[in-house]
Parts: sequence; structure tokens; C-alpha cells
Amino acid sequence: MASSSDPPDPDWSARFRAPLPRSFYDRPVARVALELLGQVIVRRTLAGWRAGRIVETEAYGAHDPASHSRGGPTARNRSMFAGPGTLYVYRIHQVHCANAVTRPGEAVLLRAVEPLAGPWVNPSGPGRLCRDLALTRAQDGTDLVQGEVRVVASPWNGKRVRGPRIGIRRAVAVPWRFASGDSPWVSRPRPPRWRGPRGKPTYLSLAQS
DNA sequence: TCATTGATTTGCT
DNA sequence: GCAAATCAATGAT
Repeated sequence: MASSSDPPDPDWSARFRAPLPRSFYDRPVARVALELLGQVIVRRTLAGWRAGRIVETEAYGAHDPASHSRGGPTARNRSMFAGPGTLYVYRIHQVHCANAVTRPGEAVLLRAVEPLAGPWVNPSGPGRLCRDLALTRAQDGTDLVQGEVRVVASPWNGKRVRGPRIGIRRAVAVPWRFASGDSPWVSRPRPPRWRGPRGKPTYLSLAQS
């Protein structure tokens, strides 16, 4: 039943009420990162709805040297241990970045979406995505299944590519960046075909999953 | 309390 | 391609 505060768009309202189940997130983080490609993130605000298709993600593991969770729970990363389907938002430099938490200490960074509905400026890049979705630390710890930001299923037959993650200093060889093979909204040049490790193995045994 | 760091973005060369 | 902006979280002192 609709209340007077519900935004008028019946389509996004209906989708918003049928989010991906929590079990979707309770799987190995790289698989969730891969399968989030093509799904739709829906944001409800007092002003209305925004929806966009996820076209670029990165996976961060529990014992991943590049992950914020590498040293265990802290004031900043506690959402990474709050259970599958939690939204983890942190601030770096002058921007915010949003993640979908999977298993304890693991999360998927949302790097880019393709606008579908509502007002957008340019959500190509993790900081720009959070700006356009109005995500800050106020949304950190909210629930992607029942909260104000949700991910809903959407049919998508795009091609998927993978490559090394961007902007990190540790575990640079791990090929856990996933992107649409043809979306113009991918934030950086598409990963070339993965050529395998160049230097000494670091996190690779886990990264092969 | 102090110094360092960084899952970015932007602008300039 | 490279460096600056700019600040909160973190770790060392």
C-alpha cells in the first residue's frame, strides 16, 4: 500500500520492493562482484528515484592485502563485518566510495553505473557514483536488501571482462576488477585480456577463484 | 599529539 | 603522463 510520501514512479517503486535476496551476497566475493555486473542499483530519496545499471566492480577479500579489512575491524570498516548485503561507504581524499559487503571482511567496490532513470551527472568512477547517488557516511551500514539503497535484479546479456584492480598499491596483480565489455560508462580503459602474474605471487592463490 | 597514507579526481604539461 | 588538492582514519611516538 502506497503512502503519501512514496514517490510517484510505480516502476521503480515496484522494483525497489523486490531487491536481490541476502543469499546473493553470501557467496565468494569475486563471484558476487562478477554477478553484480548488469544488476540495477536503486536509490530512494525524498526527491524521488534514481536507478542505474552496474557496469564496473572490484572485489576485496578478507585476507586481501589491498582490503580495508586486512587489519580486522576498526571504526572505519566495521560495516565490512556487519553481514552480507550491508552497504559500506568510506571516504578517501575528498570523495566517498560505496561497497556491497559479502561475507565477513569482504566487499565489492562499485566503480561505475550506467544511468537508467532519475537525475545523474556522471556516475563513471567510484567517487562520482557516490556523488550522484548522494551516498556518504550517513548511508554506511545501511541494508542493501531493506534500506534506502537497494540492488534489484535486471535482465542483462552484456559481455564481461576482468583485469587488475585500479588505484591500489598492494596486491596489484590480483585480477579482481570486473567490467562490462561494451558500456561507455566504465571508468577507465577496459582491462585487456588477463596475461597472468608478472612478478612474484602474492594473493594469487585466492584470486584464482 | 603528530606524521603518514590513500579502493580519487581534476587540471596542467 | 604527472602532480596537486585536501582530510579523515590509522599507526607511531
